[in-house]
Amino acid sequence: MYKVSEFSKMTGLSKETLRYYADVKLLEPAYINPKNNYRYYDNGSYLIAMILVSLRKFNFTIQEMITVMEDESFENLETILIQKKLGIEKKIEDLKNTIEEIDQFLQWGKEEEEE
Amino acid sequence: MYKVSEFSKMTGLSKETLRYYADVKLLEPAYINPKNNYRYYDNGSYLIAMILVSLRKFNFTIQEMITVMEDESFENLETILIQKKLGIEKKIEDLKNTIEEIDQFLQWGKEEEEE
DNA sequence: ATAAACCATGTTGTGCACCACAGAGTCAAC
DNA sequence: GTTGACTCTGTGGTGCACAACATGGTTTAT
Repeated sequence: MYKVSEFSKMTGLSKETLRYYADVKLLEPAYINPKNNYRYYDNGSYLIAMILVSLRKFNFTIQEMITVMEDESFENLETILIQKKLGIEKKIEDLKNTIEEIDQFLQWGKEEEEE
Repeated sequence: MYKVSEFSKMTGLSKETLRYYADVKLLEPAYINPKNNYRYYDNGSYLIAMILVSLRKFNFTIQEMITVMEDESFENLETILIQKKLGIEKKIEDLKNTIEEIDQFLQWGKEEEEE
């Protein structure tokens, strides 16, 4: 059983983030001492935290992470990750289009100069 | 000289956006009637608005747009746009890396199943 | 002259994912 | 047993780019 500070160092999640994740029921402490409300995390928490850290890297929103976590068997995780990939690929396409548009804008600027 | 509503329709920028742009000195009205504070825009405003609409499409922040506008000759516009392109290209690279990481995560999941 | 449509200012709210603080209680080490 | 490090709760703030009011004055068309 780890207290927040220790668990924070283990996971790389700040204490505030841990509190926030507990608030939104994304990662609740394994045990809360009713006498002082100290929050304790265990190795199970650690595994979940590791997954959350990954999902965060993958640009998951909190809501999406909650959706993943609601399904304890992680049955849908693969599907969701594939969906996420598609979303990212679309974003890449959008950015490429933006680059296209910038190029056109630059081109237009050059033509103006020539006239 | 156009009043906000008309100018809003011409440019596609909402009235609130126009007010906001005036507040942050990004696009100030060509004339303000001191009697009633009505804001009037002219054809010069329109040209600037068109550029702003483009920059917005290019994911420029307000601050960046202000930087562009501070330089009335638009001398640095090309440089800034090229910089912006580089930034977008970096973002694309980041997203591609994210996809890579998701793939690895998925792969790791499959290996776990096999064991 | 009256009603509809327009304009102004000022303030608050939005969404996201936390961060930062204040004030107070608690624990650990020496 | 005292000091320093830790913990809690609650509240407010952050950044971005507006949107959404409320309230009240003005203009335009009939």
